[in-house]
Amino acid sequence: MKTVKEGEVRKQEILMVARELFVTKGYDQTSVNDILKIVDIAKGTFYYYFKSKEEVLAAIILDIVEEGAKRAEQILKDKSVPLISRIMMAIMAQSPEFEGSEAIRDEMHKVENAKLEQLYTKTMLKRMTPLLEGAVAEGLEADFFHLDYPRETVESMLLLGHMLFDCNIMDWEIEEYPIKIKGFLTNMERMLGTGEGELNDFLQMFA
Amino acid sequence: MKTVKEGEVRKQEILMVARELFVTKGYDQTSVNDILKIVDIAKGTFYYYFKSKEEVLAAIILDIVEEGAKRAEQILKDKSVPLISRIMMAIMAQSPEFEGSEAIRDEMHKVENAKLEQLYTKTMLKRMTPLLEGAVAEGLEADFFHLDYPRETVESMLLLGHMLFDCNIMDWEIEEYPIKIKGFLTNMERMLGTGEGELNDFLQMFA
DNA sequence: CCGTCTATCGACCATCGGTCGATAGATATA
DNA sequence: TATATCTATCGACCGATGGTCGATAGACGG
Repeated sequence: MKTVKEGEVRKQEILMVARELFVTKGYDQTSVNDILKIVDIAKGTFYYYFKSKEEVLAAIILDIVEEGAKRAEQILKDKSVPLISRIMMAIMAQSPEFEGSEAIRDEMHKVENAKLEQLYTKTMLKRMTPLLEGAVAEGLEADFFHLDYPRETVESMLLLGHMLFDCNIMDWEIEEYPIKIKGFLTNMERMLGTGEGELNDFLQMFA
Repeated sequence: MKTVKEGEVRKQEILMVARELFVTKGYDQTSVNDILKIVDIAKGTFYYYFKSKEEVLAAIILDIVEEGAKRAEQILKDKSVPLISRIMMAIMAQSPEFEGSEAIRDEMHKVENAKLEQLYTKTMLKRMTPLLEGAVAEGLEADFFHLDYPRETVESMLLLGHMLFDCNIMDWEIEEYPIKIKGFLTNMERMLGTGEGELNDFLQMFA
């Protein structure tokens, strides 16, 4: 009748199931009852671990952002890759679609998931800006980059990288993506004030 | 007992009240009953005109976007202003805060209003991209601008103009805004490939 | 005066997020 | 072993919400 588990285990179960549901059905469209049914617990148990449905959402977002940040850190510290390529890869690694990882977030960007999306953007920017700021500073010192507003530029790059490719705001055809990516990279180069074409080899990956 | 009005009038009443409420309290936090109470109609009447609460939202967004587009058209056709300034003004005119207009949308960007926000962004981009594409083409012909991806650049400029200043995603202090705007304008100049500093006089407005 | 059509009404519904007191079972106490 | 304590679990219950529907009031043409 009563299945008792250690607290942390239950909590993770709930988070796992909720993430899957939020991401496939949308946050609004997922009821707490949906979660309960799959985890197979009673309502009281859910609210024993989380004080609201929204708190679960926030926890999930934090996980997702942290995973992206970890990927970025990994990428940025590999000094064998040209700096500007590392920066671009770090930005794009926030959208695991491009990484070949299971496309967990494919569904995250539907209009009905706006809450998820917006909370994600805000959290991701907070976490990622310092990382990229460091990388840009490195490029400035080495005289690779020439720009006056490093932080603002980093914010813009992150925002664009996310919105342009991570979001159903742009309903592009598949065949449009190469040119969209080219355009994006070109503009990033210009913002950073590096020589045009620096990213050409990096670009091959998407041609 | 029964107050009968012509269909279109009722519809506009509902839209007006709903807009005010969505924008001040948030979409999720505004119940259909809240609207009914103010318009002073029964539930059936509301659902006689709109098939869902969300349909009302979509209609309102469309209005807001159209108003912004009208302002942009007005601005863009004033040939007495330098082209690049017109473009920037058109972008910023999408955020009426900067226009001195009553800040209807100040509240639009809270996290709880994500749905409103996202739908707006998508609709606005669809409507505004062609307008700005025309302006950029004009600058290309006149050899003012130098860029290879006009459409993609326009999309990026609109997205940034909206997200950076129109959105609570960035929780900046008031005193940070001048530098944020400077950074934004600088990057826009670079994307368009115009001479650096072209926007300096335009910039005075925000210093 | 009658029939028709349209706009309006409000009772009703399923579902939702969230609360709470009861309690089963594990653990500590004696 | 018996008892007290604590923690994780249960599910009935709540008010509010978005949405439905059959009834009907009133305008209008004949």
